[in-house]
Amino acid sequence: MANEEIASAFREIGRLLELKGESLFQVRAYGKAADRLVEAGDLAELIREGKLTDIPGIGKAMAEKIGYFMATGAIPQLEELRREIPQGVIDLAGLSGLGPGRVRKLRDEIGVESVEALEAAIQSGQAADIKGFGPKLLKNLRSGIDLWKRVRGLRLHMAGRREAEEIVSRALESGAPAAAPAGGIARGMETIDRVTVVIAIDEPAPLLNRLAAGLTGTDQTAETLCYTGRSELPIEIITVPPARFGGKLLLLTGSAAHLEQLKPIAETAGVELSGLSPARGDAPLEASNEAEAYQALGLPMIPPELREGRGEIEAAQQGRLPRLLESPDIRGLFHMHSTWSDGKATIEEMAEHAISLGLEYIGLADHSRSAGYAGGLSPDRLRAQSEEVARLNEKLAPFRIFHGIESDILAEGELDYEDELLGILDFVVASIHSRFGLEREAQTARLIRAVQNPHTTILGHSSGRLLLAREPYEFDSEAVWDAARTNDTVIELNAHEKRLDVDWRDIPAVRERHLLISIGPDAHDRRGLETLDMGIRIARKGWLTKEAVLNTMGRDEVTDWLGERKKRTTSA
DNA sequence: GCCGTTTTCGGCCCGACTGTTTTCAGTCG
Repeated sequence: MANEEIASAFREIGRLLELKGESLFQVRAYGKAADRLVEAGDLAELIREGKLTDIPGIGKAMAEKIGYFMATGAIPQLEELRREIPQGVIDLAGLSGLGPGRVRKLRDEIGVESVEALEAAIQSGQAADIKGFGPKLLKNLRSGIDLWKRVRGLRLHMAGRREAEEIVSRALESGAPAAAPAGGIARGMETIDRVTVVIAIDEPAPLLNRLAAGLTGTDQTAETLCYTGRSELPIEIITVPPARFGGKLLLLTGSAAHLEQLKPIAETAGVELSGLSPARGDAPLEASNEAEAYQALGLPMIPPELREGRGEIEAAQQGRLPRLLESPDIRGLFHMHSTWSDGKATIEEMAEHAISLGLEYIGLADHSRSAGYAGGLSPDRLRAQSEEVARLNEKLAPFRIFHGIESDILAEGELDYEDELLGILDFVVASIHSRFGLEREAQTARLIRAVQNPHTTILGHSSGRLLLAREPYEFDSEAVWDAARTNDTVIELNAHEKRLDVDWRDIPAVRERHLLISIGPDAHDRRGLETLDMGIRIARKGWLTKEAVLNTMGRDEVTDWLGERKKRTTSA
């Protein structure tokens, strides 16, 4: 916990120093230190033993800050930087096309210190006077501002989920018989605007008081507690008597469309769905869990991820709800990075962690040579890595590491190594990391060429979207999925928090199991493996069953499958 | 700010793209 907190403080220091214009090497030093801290052991113990500086990237100055934080919970330098650099400036730096250099120009030359001020300065023509701010940049900034306005107040799912889970476990530890997140978190939405937690408890006051202790700006009633969480999301904690827990959760979880469609069905069953709680006549509906609540409406339990009013109610009535993918179905993962490129953990550490999660195999896919910024592997290093993987496979058997690469898709859709070298690998994830701005036709042709390459096993994070920060790139997805299907290329559902992909339910080939999906954690450290959970939620949201997912194959099945593909590649 | 060493400071990861400018600064992955 402390590791995470200090790492995030160091990252923030790095970002703020960059905005101040400090040396990029100093900025990077904080980033590196943060990475190492996440993978480091118990900091309190390291401090006692005076071994903090044994961590690579932690020197005298960093060790001092860590010690100070452990003792007081604060880092003075960070507090100072926060005072110096207003939030508006940090927002500015988040706009696409605005880095530290241009943000400094905006501040120094026309005194712009917020997105709103930038918008006004563009409007008035003032921004166009700055050297280097031409018409195209201004146009890009305008669309960046539009995106910023659209996503204001939204946060990534995981930020809210962590807070929700903490509240749930504190409630359960305090003896509440049940507690669960509701709303967008329960439905597996990629981004959310609030955290809602429902707690079943007869005497809420003591628990609410305990949860409110130490918080500021709380708004508390006899049954509820609201405040702004660490993620800056509004948090709503709502307590109900245990007998009404199911009904309340149902009401607070379904989307507006789902609840609207549910109303007439509830009415037929004699249940009123409006108001604060579902009611039967004058009395609140008795249901201690959601399954009982749906049962009272004459329906089977509908998984929260499906409650979007997109056909799930008819499916439930007709008994055709799919048996959605679940975490225990996942037997292995592809697409992970290691310290050989820009990962934070060694191959062995990643493998050991996967073993501890009960997985049978991982697919190692470090960056390819064109990704110089990420330490992409030269042909020689890729061969050397192959030997390392073989050594580890002997050591860790029967666990298996499949040796792959995340190959950049080059300008015209080519992969990043010669065929001969690709031939020594078990699999290839092909991903776009450059030229996001190509015209739709050119981008489509490029992607089709990549997925049709016989060496390509998986198309990585295919939308190019960065949630809350960047729109996806333009391409004809139908055409690309078709090309992928005919070449047996798997489409990755990237579980990396910031790169969740498209709505898979709309792709018939996936539903008909002609196109496999890979849950790719795109993990750069051990913690990245936990984003697997998010990938599963998004898959469930896309109505995916285990048959449509590559990662539900066992180790031997994957070995055979890759072997078959290899035969086809060499004979082609 | 860290590291390594040539003990006192220089090097630290890069290459392409974009939009601007007219030779390059800034951004991005």
